[in-house]
Amino acid sequence: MAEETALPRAERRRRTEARILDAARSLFADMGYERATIRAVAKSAGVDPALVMQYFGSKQELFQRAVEVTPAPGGGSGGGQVRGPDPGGAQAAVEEAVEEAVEGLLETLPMKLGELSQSRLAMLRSMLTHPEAAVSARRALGEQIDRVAETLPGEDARLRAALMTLVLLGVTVGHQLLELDELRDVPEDEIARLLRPSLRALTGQDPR
Amino acid sequence: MAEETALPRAERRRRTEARILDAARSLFADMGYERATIRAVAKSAGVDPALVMQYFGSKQELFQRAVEVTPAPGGGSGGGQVRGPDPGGAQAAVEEAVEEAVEGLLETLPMKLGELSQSRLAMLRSMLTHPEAAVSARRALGEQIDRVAETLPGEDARLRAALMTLVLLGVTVGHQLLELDELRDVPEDEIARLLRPSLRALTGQDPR
DNA sequence: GTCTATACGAAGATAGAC
DNA sequence: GTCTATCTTCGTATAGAC
Repeated sequence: MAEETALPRAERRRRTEARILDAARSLFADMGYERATIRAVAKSAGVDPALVMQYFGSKQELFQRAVEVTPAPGGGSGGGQVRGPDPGGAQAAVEEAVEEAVEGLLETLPMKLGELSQSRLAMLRSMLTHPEAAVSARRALGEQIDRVAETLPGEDARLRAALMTLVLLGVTVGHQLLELDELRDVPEDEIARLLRPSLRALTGQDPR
Repeated sequence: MAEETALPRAERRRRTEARILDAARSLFADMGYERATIRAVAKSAGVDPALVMQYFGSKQELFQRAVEVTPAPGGGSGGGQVRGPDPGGAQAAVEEAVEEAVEGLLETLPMKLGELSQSRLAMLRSMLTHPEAAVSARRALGEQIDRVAETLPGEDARLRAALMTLVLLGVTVGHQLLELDELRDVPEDEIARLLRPSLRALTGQDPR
């Protein structure tokens, strides 16, 4: 009877919201924006459909909230962003930067398998059919392209960076979303191993 | 008043069907299965929605008909399928076969830009969110993987072939479906030129 | 045979009861 | 504050008029 109830209402609300978001992420990732209904999300989260609307206003806002990337959990990859304009411009330095870019890109592979990046899968799943998801996808891909392009020399750095990013996108789509038999049960590092020379070739460095 | 009317009813029907299929292809390619409604298809084709149902039975069947590939128009690429087991097993022969496979794969790029392959775009657009489209996509990708894998040596031929196919898928998705700025107005052969070494690297041939 | 009218179901969103 | 009940819209499919 003290001021300490079993669960503060704010905390209770927070947890319910989290449950709904988890359910939404899962359903959006599994079947895309259109087929994932508010009703199904609510049922999966064990709440009333109207509550979902109450909390998030609309299906679109729920999607946005479910899809926005959660700030990396553990250490954080660091991924691309290595340096600005390289001081000496020595070929070796460029080589090294490019190498880092490739490795950073390859690291995104296992990340995309991780459970917590289900939000990313949700976005990818809907990017071809839901306009808002397409906007998010273009933004996310654009950022990755920017990071990679910074490390590449030459006129067509952005084009090459885009192709490198799309290589990863294609593999991710085939693996995670289409679930092609050929990639079933293939360990991530095996895929990364095969992809590495291919990505290096796209950098334009290391011609032979 | 002879038996020759302006248009034989069969011919008229054929044309109406073709108009509907064209409209359906276009809408499916633009917005995917879910958002492309029967009503919209009918309006675009200038017919009544019920007529669409009359002709095709259901939306799903309409989709199947619209998506099924039309037998190549002009010469036909020939694409992959080059030979069976190579006679001598000489390294040079393998090299040549691999080269052909890469070129055949790259030729699918411009094909995917062509107007008549809008059916392919329709399938790709919906493959992540519509189960039946996913089935079609897996089948189509599987066939391409088969063709490429035949020309590759080694244990992991199918895996490599799958990755090569997915590279093209990623680029196609980014280019045609997401319409990334970075690939806007980039000529096909420029993309092919940059991709070629990358695909070669995936063959496992020509290590250095 | 071709199209109008409509039935049926489901989904998103809202208002009011508890 | 939470949920029941309802409203509106829309898409698929069907039945009946021309």
